[in-house]
Amino acid sequence: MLDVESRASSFFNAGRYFHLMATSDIHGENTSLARPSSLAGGVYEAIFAQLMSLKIAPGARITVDGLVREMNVSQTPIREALGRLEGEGLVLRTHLVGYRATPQITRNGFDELYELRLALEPEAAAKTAAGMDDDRLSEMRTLAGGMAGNAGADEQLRYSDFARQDAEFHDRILQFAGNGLIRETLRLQHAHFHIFRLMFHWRVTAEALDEHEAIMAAFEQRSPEAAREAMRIHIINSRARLLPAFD
Amino acid sequence: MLDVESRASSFFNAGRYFHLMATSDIHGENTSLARPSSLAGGVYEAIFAQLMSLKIAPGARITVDGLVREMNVSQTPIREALGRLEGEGLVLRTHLVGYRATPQITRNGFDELYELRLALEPEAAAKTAAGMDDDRLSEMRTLAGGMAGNAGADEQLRYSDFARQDAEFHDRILQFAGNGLIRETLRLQHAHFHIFRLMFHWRVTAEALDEHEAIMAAFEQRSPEAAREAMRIHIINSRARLLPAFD
DNA sequence: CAATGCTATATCCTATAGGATTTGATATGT
DNA sequence: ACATATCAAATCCTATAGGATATAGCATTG
Repeated sequence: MLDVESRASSFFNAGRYFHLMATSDIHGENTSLARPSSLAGGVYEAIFAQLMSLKIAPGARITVDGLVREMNVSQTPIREALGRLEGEGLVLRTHLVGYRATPQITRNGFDELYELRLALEPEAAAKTAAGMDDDRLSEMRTLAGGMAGNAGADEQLRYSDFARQDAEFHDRILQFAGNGLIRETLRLQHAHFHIFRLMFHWRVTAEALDEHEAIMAAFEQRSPEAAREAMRIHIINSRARLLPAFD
Repeated sequence: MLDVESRASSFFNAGRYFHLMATSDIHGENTSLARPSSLAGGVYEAIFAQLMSLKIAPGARITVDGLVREMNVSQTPIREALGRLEGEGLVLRTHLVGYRATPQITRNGFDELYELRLALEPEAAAKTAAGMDDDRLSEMRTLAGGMAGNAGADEQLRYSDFARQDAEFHDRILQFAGNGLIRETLRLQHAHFHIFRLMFHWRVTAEALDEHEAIMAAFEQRSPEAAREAMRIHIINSRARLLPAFD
């Protein structure tokens, strides 16, 4: 239960990885590394980043040897990282056939995901509102404010930035709610969701920002009921915004 | 999302594994195997079974070489299985130090787990009641009836049997509720919970059986409201029954 | 007697080689 | 033309060896 912190940080680290990869592609010439062992557990993060950035497409095959040639490490650490990713549900494995990235989310999986969010997040928002104090409030406001900041950038980059900050906004609410298990549960799903959202470049950010403001207003009033309702509406609207993608 | 079925089956397969190990311990002399490669992905199930049966105690260290000597396979498949178990949260890893089983659940983790169950399972029971038909009803009744059957057996064995069937009872309700994601989410937690419950030999089965009967009654009436309330009470009582364990 | 530094063992981590299996293409027969 | 069988390449899977690191025990010193 104590590894929530480390996992969360690894998530956002991976986000930064993605950021780098989106701007300048990595070529195989990272021979300037002092020693191969300095990668440590970084193989996991590297593959994770490739999944997030869609460099490995959903459902695409993942060959061990290919990753060996690409990142200049042997099969053993690759297999270990793929095993962990399998446990987290990000890759699938078939015996004697190989690994492949988890396929694109289906309409059914999408509905299930939002049912889960509706069951957990509004209540978490209520608990966060009940335990709100000035420090937390200012931190939340910083997070909410940062999302509107990066306007002029590249469209794809801007959207991926928004997705990451949106995940952080929701994650912080879950952290303040106090249930690390629920937070971890949803974090794993956000990973899936992150991949999914990157497929689309729509400008859905404006509406989401308004809804975030409604949640912030409830926090400022320390009103659990208002926070619960604002979160509920936010999730329902988010679902409606993304639903046309399945046509 | 389609791997829910395979994962669920692997869980109950592992349960059977445990059953075997509880009756007659495995000694290292399984040399009668045709060829080592016939183990396939069975290394994972073997380690999983050792965790479930508490042959590997919570928090205990897990050495790769030890498992190599014990099950006569090399380090590579061991590492792959441990990586997957790490992803599922059953073992923890520290770089250059080693693996260890996830520690015993804390009081805080226990509370978080039951908060998650309360958020998800009553609503699932209501959905299951709404979609109940005669086939499902008879299947549920078979499950509920089987739990009272094995009376005269060994105390420890009887309890572990109850725990497994209890998990199956709840899992089937979640399956009928129709949300595979929620089902999978709780299944992973049940694994932890299974370990925890095995620590105690109390006769808490009688009360639980009565509460299961209340749930069954609601299913027979096709009453979502009654099912939701019966499940809610069941979980709250279950929590109260286990809470003294933390004294 | 306590604290610190050193050594030896155990363990983790990685790389490489070889056997086993799948897959895709080619050739053949109907 | 279509189906089937055969073959080669790619890939997975496993085993083994060696370097790197941490841990435990012991000796030394203030």
